[in-house]
Amino acid sequence: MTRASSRRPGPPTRTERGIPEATVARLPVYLRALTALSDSGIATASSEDLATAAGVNSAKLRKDLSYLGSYGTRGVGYDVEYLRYQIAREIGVTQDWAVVIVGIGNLGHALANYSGFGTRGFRIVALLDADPNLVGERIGDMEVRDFAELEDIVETDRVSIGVITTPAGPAQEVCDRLVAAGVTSILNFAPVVLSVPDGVDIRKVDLSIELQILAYHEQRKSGEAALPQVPELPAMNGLTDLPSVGGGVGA
Amino acid sequence: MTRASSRRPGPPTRTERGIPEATVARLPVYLRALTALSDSGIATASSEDLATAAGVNSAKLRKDLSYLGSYGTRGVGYDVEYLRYQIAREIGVTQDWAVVIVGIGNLGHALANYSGFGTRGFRIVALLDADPNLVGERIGDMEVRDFAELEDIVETDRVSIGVITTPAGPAQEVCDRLVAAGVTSILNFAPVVLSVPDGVDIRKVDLSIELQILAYHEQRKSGEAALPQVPELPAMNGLTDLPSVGGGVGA
DNA sequence: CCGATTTTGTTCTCACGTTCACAAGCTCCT
DNA sequence: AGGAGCTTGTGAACGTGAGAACAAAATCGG
Repeated sequence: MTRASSRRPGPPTRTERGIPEATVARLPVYLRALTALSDSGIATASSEDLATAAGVNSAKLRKDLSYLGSYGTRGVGYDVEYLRYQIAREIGVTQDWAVVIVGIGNLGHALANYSGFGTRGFRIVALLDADPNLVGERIGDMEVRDFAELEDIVETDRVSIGVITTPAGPAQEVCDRLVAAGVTSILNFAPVVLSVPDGVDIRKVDLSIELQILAYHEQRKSGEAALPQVPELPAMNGLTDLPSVGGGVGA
Repeated sequence: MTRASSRRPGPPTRTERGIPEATVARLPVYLRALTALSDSGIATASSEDLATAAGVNSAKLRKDLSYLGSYGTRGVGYDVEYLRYQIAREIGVTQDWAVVIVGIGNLGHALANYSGFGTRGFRIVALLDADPNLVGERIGDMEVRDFAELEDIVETDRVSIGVITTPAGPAQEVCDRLVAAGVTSILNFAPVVLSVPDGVDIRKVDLSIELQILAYHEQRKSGEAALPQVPELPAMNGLTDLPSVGGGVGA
């Protein structure tokens, strides 16, 4: 990074057709909004319309779309079907991706039943669990299979996406197995930080983190100046004579 | 914003004790890492140790913690229990927040059973659904109650957080009812953009969006230069004579 | 008591993301 | 045909976030 001095400020130096990560994260939202408009029989929409439907600001939406190309018509707007197809293609959901779900507890169950599995583009090819009691159980039109079959399934069905819905304990091990089997994208619901080699993408969904973020803002609303006024345990000099604060976070 | 000229660049002008949003989102991760260390009987940890456990870079971790105060000891590190308490207090999970879950389908079921409900700090006080067939069903030690009881429950139990696990259709209506009843933080699992008045915080968890983001990156990995080479339907002049692209995204 | 060593807290710089504002371009009406 | 009126696409300004680097503070050994 010592060549920084010779760089113009310019746009973020997008490599070839690299789309900024923040934009990628919004494309699915636009896709859904377009589908909804399409279902309502609307054929054309302005950036303002779309932005409202997607819950963002119209300038941002236009800039996001501009990374894909010039798919709008000035003075008119965007053709809903056409733009929908272009975004779907850019994301890659015009083809179907094979997905395995590992860990068929409550959450795995729920995801397995998730009809349509979102906006299509994904196909669950296997539900896996290591618990012999669960293997063989039918969920919808699928049957839970033994986790030991993972490697076969990944190879046979060209699985590239794995969903981890195990408890925290076995999650890293499951993750390693998935990666070794050839899965290169992982969606993790287990409350742990998973480590994966370069080249493997990982995303995390964590209920309790989301709740805690809400709690933080909630506290500031109700509290305002009524916070417990810095119970900082003032006598914090050495580390050895610490009062036993802990253990009782929930007490 | 015309007074911008008189401002030094400086740090983000944090108002009083305002913590940057990006930092707030990481605090729960640190909290979990600290709890894990504590459970392992580790009493002191350096920023490097903590950063590894939390999956972030140590400089970032130190900066994040510095927004809370100076809770470390130079040359030594952080006392695990002490720091854990401070973060828990800052987030607001030293007290318990009452939560209602609306929509007891597969996902609502799964969340209701989610033992411990994450890292504690939250208490599910009601499971609600509008479907009379579900009302009365027992889940764990709770019983599904009628959505009509919402207002009573919110008032009685001082509920400030609502979780929406309904289908997309009724989600906005449920959201409005929650807000009207006095709920000021919402965690939305329904695949729609909900609109809420100012002062209400909303966070969204969306499985299919996460999968689509993974698909985008997956496509660039496997595809590289092998992309279907811009099927841009070149004859895109007028909007009226568009070929019927759509309908068949998944076909 | 003093210097060596360790590790925090903070400053500085660069990269990224968002928003404003406007020229370019399209359609429609006269 | 030509001008009025919209709406896109984008350049520029601003704000936020990340990471490198270092000074300040604490411990430890002699």
